[in-house]
Formats: sequence, C-alpha cells, structure tokens
Amino acid sequence: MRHATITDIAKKLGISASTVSRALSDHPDIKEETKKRVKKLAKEFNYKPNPIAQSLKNNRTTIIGVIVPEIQHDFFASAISGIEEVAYHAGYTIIVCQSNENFEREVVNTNVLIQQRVAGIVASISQTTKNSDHFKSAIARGIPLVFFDRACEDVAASKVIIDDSNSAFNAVNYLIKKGYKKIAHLAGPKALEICKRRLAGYNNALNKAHISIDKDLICYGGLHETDGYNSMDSLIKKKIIPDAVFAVNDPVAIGAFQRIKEAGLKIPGDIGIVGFSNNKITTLVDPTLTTIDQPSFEMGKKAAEILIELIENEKKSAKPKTVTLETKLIIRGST
Amino acid sequence: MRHATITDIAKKLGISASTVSRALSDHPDIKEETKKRVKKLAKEFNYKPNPIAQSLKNNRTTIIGVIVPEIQHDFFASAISGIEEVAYHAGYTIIVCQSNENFEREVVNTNVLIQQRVAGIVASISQTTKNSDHFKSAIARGIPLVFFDRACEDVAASKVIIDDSNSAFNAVNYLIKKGYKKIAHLAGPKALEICKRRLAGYNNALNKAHISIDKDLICYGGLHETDGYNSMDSLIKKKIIPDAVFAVNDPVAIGAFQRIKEAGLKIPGDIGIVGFSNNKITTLVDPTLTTIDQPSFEMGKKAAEILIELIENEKKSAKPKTVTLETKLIIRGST
DNA sequence: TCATTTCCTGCAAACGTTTGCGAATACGTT
DNA sequence: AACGTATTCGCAAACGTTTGCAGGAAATGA
Repeated sequence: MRHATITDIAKKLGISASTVSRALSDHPDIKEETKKRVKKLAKEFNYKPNPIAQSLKNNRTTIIGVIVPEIQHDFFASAISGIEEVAYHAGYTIIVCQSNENFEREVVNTNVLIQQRVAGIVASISQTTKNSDHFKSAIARGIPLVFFDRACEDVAASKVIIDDSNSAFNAVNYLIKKGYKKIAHLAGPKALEICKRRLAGYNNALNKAHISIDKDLICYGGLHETDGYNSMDSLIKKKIIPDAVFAVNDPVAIGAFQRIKEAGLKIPGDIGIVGFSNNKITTLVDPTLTTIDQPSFEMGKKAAEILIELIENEKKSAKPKTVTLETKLIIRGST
Repeated sequence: MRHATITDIAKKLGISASTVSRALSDHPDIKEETKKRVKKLAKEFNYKPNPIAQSLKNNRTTIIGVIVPEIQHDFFASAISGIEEVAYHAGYTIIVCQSNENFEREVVNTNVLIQQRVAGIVASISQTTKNSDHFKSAIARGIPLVFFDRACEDVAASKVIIDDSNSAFNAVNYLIKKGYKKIAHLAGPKALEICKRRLAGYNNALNKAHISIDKDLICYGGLHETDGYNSMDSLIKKKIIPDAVFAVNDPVAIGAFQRIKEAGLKIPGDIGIVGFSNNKITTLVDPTLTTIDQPSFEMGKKAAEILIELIENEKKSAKPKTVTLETKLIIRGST
C-alpha cells in the first residue's frame, strides 16, 4: 500500500498541490469551501504529511536524540522513559543511543544524530568523556542540547541535575547524627563531576562534625555492583572495618552490602549503609537500603521539556538554564 | 555551520552534482582521476550524505523502530540494549517507543513509525493488544517486522522467543523432584500468550507427576512486584499456604517473596520460590532467587539481526522464521 | 572520410513538501 | 468605461540526492 500524497489529493480535486498544502494548514488565502473539500478528501485518503519531505525543507526532523551511558542501568532506563513520555505527547519520537561509557562511541553517536538532523539532543555523558567538541559542534549546527545528571561543564547548554554535594552531605550528616563515626565512602570514577561532588559532600559533612578525613576510608571504583563488592572486599582485606558506608550509588551500595553479608557482619548492626539514587532494588533487599531519592523519571521529563521549549521557541537567545531537582534522604533498614 | 552538500563539491570542482554522486559511490562510468578529486574534496569538506534526502528518494530511512511495553522493565531495557548494539554496528539508529501496556498507544506508536518510514520494526506487544491490524498495516507497507518475547500469533512475522511452556515445565518439575508438593502458580494476565504457556508448563509438570491441579493455587495478576505481593497476600489471607511458588516472572516472584517474609515464613524452609527471567535483582535478594534464565540481551540482538537481514535482503519472499532461544534453570537459594 | 564504439559527463526528473510571487476573477468605486 | 482592491489560486523554485537517458569527445575500424 502506498502513502497518499498531497498531489494525489490535488489531482483528484483538480487543484494544485500548493492549494492543498495551504488548505491543510488553514492558510487565510484559501476559501472555506476549498478547505472543506480538501480536508474531507485528506481524511478519506488517510493522508498524513510525509515527515521526510518536511524535514528536507526545514533541514530538521521531529526526532529527539538521546545519548546515555547504558540503557540497562536503572537510572537511565527510567530517565529515558520520562523523556519518551514527554516527547510522545509533544509529537516527537526519540532515537536512543548508548555510549557504553566509551568516549569515542559517544562522539560517533553525537555525529550520527547531527547527521540525522535531530531536532535536539538530550545527553548524559560517559565516564571517559575527554572533551566536548562533539557537543559544541551540535550546538554550532543549531541543534539545542540539554544535559541531565552528568553534564559537560564547559558547554553552554541547559542541564537538569541534582545537588550532588548537598545530597551527599545530608546523607553523611545523617549517619553522623545517628552515631556512626568511622564512615567509609565508596566513591565513583574520579573523572565524573557528579562523583567528585558527592565526595565533596562527604568531606564537608565530616569536616562540619570535626571528624578528620581518613584517606584509607575512601575507595575509588566504578559504578556497578562488582565495584562496590571489590571496594568493600579490599577494605575488609586491609582489616579496615568502617561502621558505616556511604556509596556513590545504589548498585555500588548493593555490592558492598553483599560483601558485608558474606563477611558475616550485620547490617545495620555492625555496618550501616547508605546508597544513592533510590533504585527499585533498594526496597527489595533485606534489610532495605537507606538511600537518596534521585527523581530519575522526572529528570528525564524535565530535560525533555526544556529541550522541546528550546526547539520550538525560536528565540535561541535564551540563556542556558540549570534546573536542580530536589532529592530526599529515604531512611530504611540499612542504617 | 552548514552541512556540506554534493552541490558544494560540484561547484568547487566545476562539475555536475550527478558526477559527484556517482564518483562517491564508485560508479564505473566515472574516470579514476575525477573520483580521486571528488573524494579528496569530500573529505576536506567533511561531506556526509544527507540521510533525509536519501530517505526521500528511497522512501525509507535507516532507522529501526522499537516498540516495548515499558522501557524501565529490566527485561525490556536489556533487550533494547541488545537491539541498539546490533543496530549501531550495522549503521542503523533506533527509535524507541513504549506502549505502557496500552493497546491504543501501541497502535499510535506503530502508525508513527510507519509514517516516519522506519526501515523495520521490532516489537513486543502489550498486555491489552486486542488485534493486530496496525502490525499488518506495517507489513502491507513493506516494512519488515520482528517480534520478540511477546508476539501476535496471527501476524506473518518472524519472532524471537523462548519455549515458555517447556521452561516452566522444567522449573516446576524441578520443584517436584525437590520434594515440594503444594506448588502455587502466580500467573500473569490471561491475555498474554507467554503467560498462558507458562501456566501450561506448570500444569504439564503437575500432570506428569500425577499431582492434581488445584485452582485455588493459581492466582492471576499482573507482572509487577505489587501483583506478586497481592497474590501472595490473598493466598495467605485465605489460609492457603503452599510449600512452593512458581511465579510468572521475577518481579512477581520478588513481590511474593516480600509478602512471605512479612508473614514470618522462611524461604526456602517454609516456602520455596522460583521466578522467571533471571533479572539482575534475583542475585541481590536474600536468599538469592532460583529462576529461569531468559537471555534478554541476546533476544534483542537476535531480533535486530533478523530484522536487518530482512531489510537488506530484498528477497522479501523469505518465510517468517521463529527462533527459539535456550533458557536455563538457575538454582539458587530460594529453593 | 565517415560510421561506430567507448568513455566520460551533464541534463533533467523524481521523491513530497512549502512558499514567494504573480495572476486571474469578481466586485465596488470614480 | 476605467481603475483599484480584495479574494483566491497556481507556477515554480527550493531542500539534497539518485538515476535514466542523451550527448560530446576521443578512439577505433572500414
């Protein structure tokens, strides 16, 4: 079956394609009666404008490009879902790319999206992103860009983030108030700003409580379960047993969680644990995991909303804005 | 910055656009020297063909449409990741849509994808899908379609599935061999074929062991944690305490898991549990969950591979094929 | 010398849409 | 009768690419 075109309608009605085009878009030049006839036939033919032809004229599609490190990661899957939700209702579709935490692939993904003439890009950068030329080139081509969670600091783009430092501060502060004294931090990759900020929050809380910072209690690693497991493992092997652990995110917390249980230590009796993100998993482990609620779905939604606003409001002059969404410490069984 | 076009190259070289086009595609009509000059300048200009213009000619993009019930669901996120992986290496991008288990939205999504002239569609249907006209219309438009996991039985399309019935049979059979006698089944929505088949496998295993089927031990519900929780709750309230539970999937198993723990019953001492899918969560709960490994990532990959084969091999005559991937019973602490 | 072949390239149309400009018609005004 | 002014519509170009066909030039053969 073929798609009906504007020309099909024009021929059938004995008028020109341009008249049909104008009639369909309610151009004032066109007589009411003609509009009626055109619209009626368009409905009959189930006519839908060919978005490709439109894109060729505008040099722009109605597709939003999304770049994330990993689709499978709970946080990103949820954010993508939020982006899709907003895009769907605004008449956009989303192309989803994953960088697999790989800089080169992120660059390729961005270039492909530019080539595809996406209307805009929502991105969260990889751990290994060395520079932001690819993002700058998107902006130079007039493609609006919005970061969420993990942003490039040197790109003039809007971002939807949380206050990592303050959230971390609150979590650690809570641990201190709760009586924990020897608090370890399972930190993420040093390259990621969000991890640096969470670490800073940890330091700030200790400082405020006049607890000296012990380098041995800070373990750098990745962002997955295994990383948390390994970090905890090395602590245990070094006989450094903290009385609480603040993890850079939930998977890392869960990994540590498992290693702690394996060691026969009780949670929260021997060691308390706090994660970060409020992934679904945190309510399913035993004991349930104290964590910081990071509104992933809402972050995706908000990022998409800002992007669409940028796409549709031609006043590109709009200065990049930074939206900081609220986090909340969720106290559960692990502390 | 503007994108370089074929005409830019042609003008600069004082030749025609058609010659440039042919030179770039190594057409034998074009003299070697001309090709060299064209390619050199193309590289200088960083020329990349405009996919939109190409699509307008071919009436087809290099985008693969993906429709899933929910992006956030671990199984689907993982499958999408597999699809993206294959698509990326084959030079395709993926548009991801979620139906939210809603039939009407699935129809809209499909129509949007058809409108966008995607090169093909990979889909897993919603729980509420009443008919398959939308999928048939995609096929009628020459858009190849591949289902994974949840397929429409009455559509002549390839599918990538698992042997649900047999997998369920193995799980329940294992429970029986292990000595469990009063085995409940937390079934999924009756509308979903995969759920019917898992139920059938459950029945078959009981029959084979000459255990009579007790309707009271079969609870129908949804596919989320809360559904499992509620099903288990109603069993407990009705004082029907099975000695094992076979759940239609992992989230449901986890929901039941929680309710069982709340009731003060021991897993696996009082009640054994088996899930289905081998979601990541199953290794993180305590005790770890016995489940059936369903290769979600591979299912996505395979579906994408079949689809791309269909797209690129013009012999549309190829009969739809059904690929059944292997599952494996993973025995863990919950049984 | 002329016809034929080979090699290389350009013209123009096509994909479906949008839009500036001009034109035709009808009507009212001097 | 001559002119001005709405009103309504069509022509053609443009977006960037691909491709059938034709045509020019050079080379070959008769």
